[in-house]
Amino acid sequence: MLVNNNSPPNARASFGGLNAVAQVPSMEFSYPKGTEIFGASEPAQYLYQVIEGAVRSYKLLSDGRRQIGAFHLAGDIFGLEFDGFHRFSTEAVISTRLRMVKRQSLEPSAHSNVATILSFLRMASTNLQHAEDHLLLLGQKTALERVANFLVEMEHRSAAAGVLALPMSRLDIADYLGLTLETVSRALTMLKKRGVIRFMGTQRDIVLADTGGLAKIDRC
Amino acid sequence: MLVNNNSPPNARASFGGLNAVAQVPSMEFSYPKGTEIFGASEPAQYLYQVIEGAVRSYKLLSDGRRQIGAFHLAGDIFGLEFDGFHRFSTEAVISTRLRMVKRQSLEPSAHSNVATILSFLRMASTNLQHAEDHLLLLGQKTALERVANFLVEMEHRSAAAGVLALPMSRLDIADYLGLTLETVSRALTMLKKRGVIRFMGTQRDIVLADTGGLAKIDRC
DNA sequence: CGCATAATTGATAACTCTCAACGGTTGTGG
DNA sequence: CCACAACCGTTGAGAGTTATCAATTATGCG
Repeated sequence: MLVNNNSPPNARASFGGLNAVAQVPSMEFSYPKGTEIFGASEPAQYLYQVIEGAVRSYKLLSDGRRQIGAFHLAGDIFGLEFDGFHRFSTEAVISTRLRMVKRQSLEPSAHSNVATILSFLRMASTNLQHAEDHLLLLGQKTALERVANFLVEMEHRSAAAGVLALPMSRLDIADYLGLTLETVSRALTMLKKRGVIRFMGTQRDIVLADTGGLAKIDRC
Repeated sequence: MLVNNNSPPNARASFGGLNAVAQVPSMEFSYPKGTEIFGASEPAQYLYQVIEGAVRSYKLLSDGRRQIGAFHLAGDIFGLEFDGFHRFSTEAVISTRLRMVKRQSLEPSAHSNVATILSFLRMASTNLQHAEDHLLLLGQKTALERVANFLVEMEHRSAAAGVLALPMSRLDIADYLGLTLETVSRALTMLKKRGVIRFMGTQRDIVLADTGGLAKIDRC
């Protein structure tokens, strides 16, 4: 659900990551920190790409337990659903700008354009691969391994090598890793004591002092 | 990797679940209990459908910890990979017959036949949905909730309502649910004591005496 | 029928969670 | 500009769920 009502610029622009898609109408939208982008089980009307900021997608149990399935960072595309309904809720982790494409503007071509469907298939496959790796993490890894894996994953996705500027809180990390925020904090402290990471300024800026050591902790 | 060398009948038959796929050459193959069907990171040469039996697909950590991502039962299709390499290893849980279709026999049409790619997309989407639900289970649910969920899931996929004939061991269930086999056993005992399930004959035949109660334990 | 495998049950340990207190940062308003 | 409030993160103590180790009981296969 759209909680924001900036007047969206209606420029025609290509939809970056979806290189197979021809020029389609897209618009930009800004979401303040913490606001909902869409809710689970809502009809999937748009495809989203993060221009700037970060998004969390998550599921809730009836008693409020939350599992974050993924973080979407600059460049990432999310919100594509095969059956037309979202299976996750999504929120802006920090102030975030999104590019949006109406699903309908892709659909017509989707039935004729093989390249477009193939790019959907590629996206689904990428998401599937991430989910499968995360199953292994959640089902088998220790707290320290999970946190180490998280840092490695975030570095992999960050522009700058060796330095992380995490947009999300310890609670977000915890709900992503199936831990509590205290356990995440203790794991980070442990990694700091072992000398594989260092904090810079704020506690969300992390220097990966020993990526080899990190990778070794994150058993594969 | 094919560890079996029955001479495969080379009948032309439609590939059941893939209804959009035209008649393609398929063959049947039998795998004794415990044998490998394919290994992770091998090239994906075939698409598989379970005719009879059960298959587990899993990932391993270097120290042997195993996470089972899915069980494939009669009718299920597995082994489809977008990038051509398997991401899971698979084994026959019990003696299993599979129908196999060469990837190459689908590929040519895949580039021209929209319906075929759409059915691939549908399969990927189904797998993704299952994985996403499993993330929530592994990340947030208690042992009792996981086991209850497992029973509900298995009943949903079984022909007979209310009675389960589980093909897999407690260890398999444990590695699917991110638990130990002892914890699975204790959870089942607990469910039995609460009267929501009963054992019949062997300990793998389970009567769901109170599916409503089960669903209530498996918090959503 | 007997042995190997599978499942249950018990006792104890360990890891992670919960509850709580404290310190630090940020943003806001006087 | 400072003071305060709200939020975030860390740390500690203790509890709890699940894992580990071990023994016993079932089950199934040769």
